[in-house]
Amino acid sequence: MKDLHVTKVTLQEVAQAAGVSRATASRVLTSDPRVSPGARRAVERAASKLGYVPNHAGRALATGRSDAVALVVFEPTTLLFGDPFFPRLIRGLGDVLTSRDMQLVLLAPQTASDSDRVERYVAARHVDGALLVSLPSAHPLPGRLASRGIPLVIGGRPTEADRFNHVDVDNVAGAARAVAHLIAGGRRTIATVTGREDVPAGQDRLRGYQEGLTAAGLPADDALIEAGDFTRDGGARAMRFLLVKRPQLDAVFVASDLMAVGVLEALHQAGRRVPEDVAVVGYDDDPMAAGLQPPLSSVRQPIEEMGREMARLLLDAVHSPDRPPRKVLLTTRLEARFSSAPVASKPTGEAV
Amino acid sequence: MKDLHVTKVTLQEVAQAAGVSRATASRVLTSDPRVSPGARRAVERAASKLGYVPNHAGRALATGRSDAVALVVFEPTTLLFGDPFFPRLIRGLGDVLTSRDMQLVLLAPQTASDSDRVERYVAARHVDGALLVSLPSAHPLPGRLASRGIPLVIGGRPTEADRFNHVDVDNVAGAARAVAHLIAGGRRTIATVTGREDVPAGQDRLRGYQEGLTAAGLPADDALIEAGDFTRDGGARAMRFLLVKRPQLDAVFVASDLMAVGVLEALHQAGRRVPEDVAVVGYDDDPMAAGLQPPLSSVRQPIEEMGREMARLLLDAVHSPDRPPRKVLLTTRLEARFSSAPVASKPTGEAV
DNA sequence: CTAGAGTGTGGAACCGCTCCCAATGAAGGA
DNA sequence: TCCTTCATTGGGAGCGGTTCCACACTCTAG
Repeated sequence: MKDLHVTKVTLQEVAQAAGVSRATASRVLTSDPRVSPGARRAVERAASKLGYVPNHAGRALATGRSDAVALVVFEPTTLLFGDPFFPRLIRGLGDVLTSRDMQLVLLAPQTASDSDRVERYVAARHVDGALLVSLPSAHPLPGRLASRGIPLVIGGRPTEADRFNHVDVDNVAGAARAVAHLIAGGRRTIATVTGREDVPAGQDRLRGYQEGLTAAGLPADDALIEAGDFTRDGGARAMRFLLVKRPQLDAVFVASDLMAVGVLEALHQAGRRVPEDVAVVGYDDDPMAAGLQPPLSSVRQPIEEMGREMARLLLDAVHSPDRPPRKVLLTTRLEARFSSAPVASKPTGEAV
Repeated sequence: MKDLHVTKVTLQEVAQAAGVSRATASRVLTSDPRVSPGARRAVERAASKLGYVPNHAGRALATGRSDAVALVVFEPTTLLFGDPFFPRLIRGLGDVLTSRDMQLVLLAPQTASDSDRVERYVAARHVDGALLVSLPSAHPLPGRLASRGIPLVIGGRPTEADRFNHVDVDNVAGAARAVAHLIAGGRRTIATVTGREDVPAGQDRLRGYQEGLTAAGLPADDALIEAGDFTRDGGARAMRFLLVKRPQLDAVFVASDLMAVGVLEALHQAGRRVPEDVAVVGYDDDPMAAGLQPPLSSVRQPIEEMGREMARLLLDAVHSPDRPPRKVLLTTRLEARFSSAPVASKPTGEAV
């Protein structure tokens, strides 16, 4: 119960208590092998007895490193929380970072001045490097930080893709795979509800949709493409438009599960059955997807893996600052559920 | 596009470029008034031309402060995100902290070893103080940190309430108010679904429920009290028990909105109409509450205000470390919706 | 028995910044 | 005109670590 050390303990005091020099004490605490077993034991004992914790600022100043990295999320806080993407990403990051005893500092700039603050924070070497996610396209921050020589990894596809380290999910392949799945299930008139056009992931998923059709020799039809905005209502609205433009459609690929909820609602209201009349595949494999009515097929992204890969890339960049930028592309997996069951059992008029 | 300063700029270089000493340059950058206008301008110009940003470690070492505080959240990451409590809290904290140019570092220890890591992190003076929320009761961390002289503010009611600064919501009054509202609506047999017993907030809400009954002269009845566990399913289960034990109940006060969802389901399955047969009031005023069927009455907590107050308290503690612990109690507001409409318009057998 | 090769160790020089303190010069007062 | 007072300024001592370097030993190998 002795909380004697209300005053900070310094290395000097530990060294003194252990009867060695500051240098030797430091060696023990940084796991330098060049210390005799006796001295080592003495220092360790003294340190634990005094409750010594190395002062961060002192160490950082001496080593030039801070053992922390920033996760910069460009997204309204409300969206940040509530989106299952982030806990998964953070778990992945944590897997790698905690094993190296590095701290993760979460920064969520909301305004332009916040963004400046982030730049100053990172430039001040508060952290050894930065992870940037959901970066608005053409945002100046990566360039600014890079010009200060700060190690950087971007999650998603940056505007100037080869200037920066980045980890992306293969959205093109994921979307193409979803379309192939629909085609395999006997669908022929496949529409899509896209994401916002300014979001790279949305662009890629649209491209994947188109490639999927082309690969199967199906015609492209612009009237089968309708823009959503990654919201539920946007999805519903887009679906209603599609039903007006192409009533005969028999499948929809939706660029996010949240929009897919709206799509399902719109289909239900229009009296179309899912999957009997229209098959639906979403994207993200949101936890709620499996619980929807009907359970929603969805493209699952390896978010944890993305986090791990981002952390690895960043640590590499911190240790070898001159390495050229690298790019990692991760593959998706299709979770097929009832919403995209094959037309099956009603093959050309077979009697029941 | 000269990114000349890939190498860090130091104060020394700024001073040199401005033709003054390091001391004077430092004064300019710390807004010390004792600098001539000329020197000030020269330094400012040099600093911005060189893209100077003060090195954090250097400054922290010299001042003994880091201009950052930690928010320590003891909750599984998955719960952290997804719970609307946190974005609201963080917004409140941000209001106060950014105005003082302080950074918020989010730490979410999941395991005991994480918790140790947090202790080391904070003890290393990485941050000037710590904000602790959803702290398990009797957790050793606050005591440990306090004994190291680290400024602390706890959100919620800590086990040893007067040892620590804390900001709490008046859960007792909030719950009592909800019960009073039910009574005013003509209800007489009021049950409650409580939270987990080891959570102070849950205990307080139960106490408020009891006080509410007592204040109105209604009898206490233990069979009207059933423990939930803050989950939806737990709420449903508790409600089913209550219906068995006291079929004649005409109102339920539920200690969280999430549990209230389960309660509504259970009531629906049992064929009880809400609010005609049973009135329901929840707690937290979750954003979804207004969207439920029927819209759920709920006790709204001033979370943003709690964040602001916590930040203020912590900043005070950082600046005056010897001030005795303070306690702030915030009041709730009842959002009355249809789920607790008065029995009204069916007075004793009036014909339809 | 001695030169040479390791080991451990301590002294001291930083790392980048703040701030105390003494020094300077100009301005004001006697 | 000389002494104070006041506003600026620079020198230099830390802040708490890490790490280079030289030194003192001990232990082979020649």
